[in-house]
Amino acid sequence: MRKIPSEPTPRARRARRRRAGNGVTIREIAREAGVSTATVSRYFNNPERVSPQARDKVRPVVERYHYVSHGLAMGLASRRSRTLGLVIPTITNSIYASSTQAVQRAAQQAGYTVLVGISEFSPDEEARLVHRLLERRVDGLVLTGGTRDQALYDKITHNGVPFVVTWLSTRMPALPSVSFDNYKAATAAVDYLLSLDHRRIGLVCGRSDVNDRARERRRAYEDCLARRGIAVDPALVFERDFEFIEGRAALHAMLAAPDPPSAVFCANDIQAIGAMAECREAGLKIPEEISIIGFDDLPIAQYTDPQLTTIRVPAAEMGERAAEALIAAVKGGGPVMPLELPTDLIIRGSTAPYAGRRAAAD
Amino acid sequence: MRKIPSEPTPRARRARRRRAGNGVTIREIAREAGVSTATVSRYFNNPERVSPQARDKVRPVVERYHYVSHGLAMGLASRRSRTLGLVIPTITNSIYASSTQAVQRAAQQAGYTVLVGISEFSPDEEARLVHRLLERRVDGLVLTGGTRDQALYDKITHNGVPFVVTWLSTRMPALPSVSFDNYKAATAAVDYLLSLDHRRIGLVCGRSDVNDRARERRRAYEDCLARRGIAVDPALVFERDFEFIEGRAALHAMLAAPDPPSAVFCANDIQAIGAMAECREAGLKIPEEISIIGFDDLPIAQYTDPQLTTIRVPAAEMGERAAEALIAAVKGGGPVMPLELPTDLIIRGSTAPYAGRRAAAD
DNA sequence: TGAAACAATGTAAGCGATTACTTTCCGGGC
DNA sequence: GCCCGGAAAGTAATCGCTTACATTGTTTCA
Repeated sequence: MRKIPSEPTPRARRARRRRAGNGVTIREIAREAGVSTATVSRYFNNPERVSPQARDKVRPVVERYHYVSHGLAMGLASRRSRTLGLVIPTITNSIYASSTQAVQRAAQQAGYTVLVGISEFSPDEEARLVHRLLERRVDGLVLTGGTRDQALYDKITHNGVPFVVTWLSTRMPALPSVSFDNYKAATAAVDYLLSLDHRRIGLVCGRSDVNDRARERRRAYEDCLARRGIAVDPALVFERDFEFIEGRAALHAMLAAPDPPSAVFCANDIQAIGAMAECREAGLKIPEEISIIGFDDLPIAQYTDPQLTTIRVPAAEMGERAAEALIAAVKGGGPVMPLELPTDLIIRGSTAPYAGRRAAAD
Repeated sequence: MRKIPSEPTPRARRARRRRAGNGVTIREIAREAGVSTATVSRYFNNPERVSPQARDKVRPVVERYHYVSHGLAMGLASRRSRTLGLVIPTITNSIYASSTQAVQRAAQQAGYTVLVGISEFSPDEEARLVHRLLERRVDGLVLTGGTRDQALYDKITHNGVPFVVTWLSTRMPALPSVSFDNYKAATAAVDYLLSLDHRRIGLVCGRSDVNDRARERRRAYEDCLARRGIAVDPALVFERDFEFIEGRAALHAMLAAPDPPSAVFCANDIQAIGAMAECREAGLKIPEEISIIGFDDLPIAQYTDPQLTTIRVPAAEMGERAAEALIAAVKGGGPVMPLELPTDLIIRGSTAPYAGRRAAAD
């Protein structure tokens, strides 16, 4: 709602004062070096396209001014931010810390910086973080776990950002992922206990209603028992948060049952350590009187007494591979291929063959 | 080196084809809504400066197109990236994970995103990361520890970026910091052992030549003993990496000494847990025969048997306060005020009064 | 009643790079 | 001597926003 601007458009406007803008720009470097901005830009991004003479003119100027290029402008003009986004539920759990650190390392090595978002297990917060990372124009996105609305995937795809999902339990729709098979891994744990002749086997697990990894591990437990014709006893199955205290509480309940287990599969090392603490409290010898097996192989699993038998999860490798795959996709434009990494059964001191039924104390 | 462009400068050049540029821009939103780009911009950044009628015109269009604003362009134009940088040596050590997560949480709440760099304790890598973060035009920077060249501080300052140092041992030059006093904290630990009548006290510490926090803790140990007129016995002092195995090795050596200690101050919980493992191995009862005190109060300190007496360090609070202070500085332009947070002595089961000299087994 | 103050909106000049095109310079091949 | 091709360097048009100013319509107040 404005008329044609009065004839002589005030061009004196040009006289805008420079804002505080400290920091030299590529233009000043160019002027000082006696070349064009294009040459300076090439000097940084395609040195081989610049003659040695020109390089010798630019280099000293860049150094003299301690030139720091403007990443936002670069990103805007080149439409590549050289930034990767990572959304993770938490990093205080050291298993996620490992994969996060691995993502970081791989990204840093390839010249990428990582924008990290921590969702604290909240889907809403995760969605908000993804939006923020898309705004920041990350070149690629690493997601954690497979429980989220299709709409979020659509949004990411719609923005043309490649992504890869880590810590994905299998059985999920075909997503670009770098992960391991929770079902297989948990099967290895339970089968190992069965192979030691245990038949009363307890389960301490994460909440399978909100955590797809927990769900897969529980499913594996049930299937293993079923294959041996053993009925699942609800009194031996506990779903709790992945906390020390929860593992302890679960064991407390189990040991009070009429027919307590001779072995327990804990779907997480922290819970397993809680379980061991409770057994010790109850006067049970590990592994002579009860076997405990964990999941994750946290560093701490080696520091317990006895050391914890557990399933090693390829956390660091997963992060590394995810970042690499993503960077390859960013550069090459190709899709990310799903990748499944192996897990290992690490046998240590907390498990032993079934030694017959204890004298019933109860 | 180019002549005056031939008379009719090809203005047909305008016909540049649009690149793949998926993603609607603010201009299209504006056109569609029948307002100017300025109004749309205000709609997002200063809604109160836009009339309700205009808001009602813009909102539906924004939603219909699932508009995601372009953070790089925003940052370039407004010269605020709404991004904070964090450089940390590692996050696999859960004490750093806590402070990192706290920084994240505070930043996210204030609408900032965090660019994380992991230096793996390398000063060179740290310098490289800082450069990268400055390029990305972070609005503020959180650094960890106080061991770095003045030149790096100069570079940050020169780029006009406010910063704050966490995990700074005291006795450092006046830097904007949010930290706690390592010397005081360690003094509390050693004094506590002394108050239990221990006089032969060992020290297991980080490497004081590369880690200023370790240095302060060692200095506190030495001063405490000196105040009581106790000479420091080099046979009881070990500087090792902050690892389980190192704590174990240190205790192995100490216990083999002619006059072994009745108490040990480990400047890190992981080392303390290693120390406990070694004592157990050697058949020593904790705390009856030897007292162990740690430092950090990692979650794991509660899971050991006995539970570990230690010094609680305000890791999370430090991260939170650092981020908040930085954001305040970014907004207000004021300087960051140094802040010192308190530490606590957490008395648990791994320490007890001196019970007289053990029968010399050696 | 008119001037001043204010509120809402529009215009368009950047922000600091990148990069598609152009131009210039040189060396060969015929 | 002339034409062609390739290498090196320059020109200037974006990239998608923000925001200083300008403009216009409304109050408010003396």
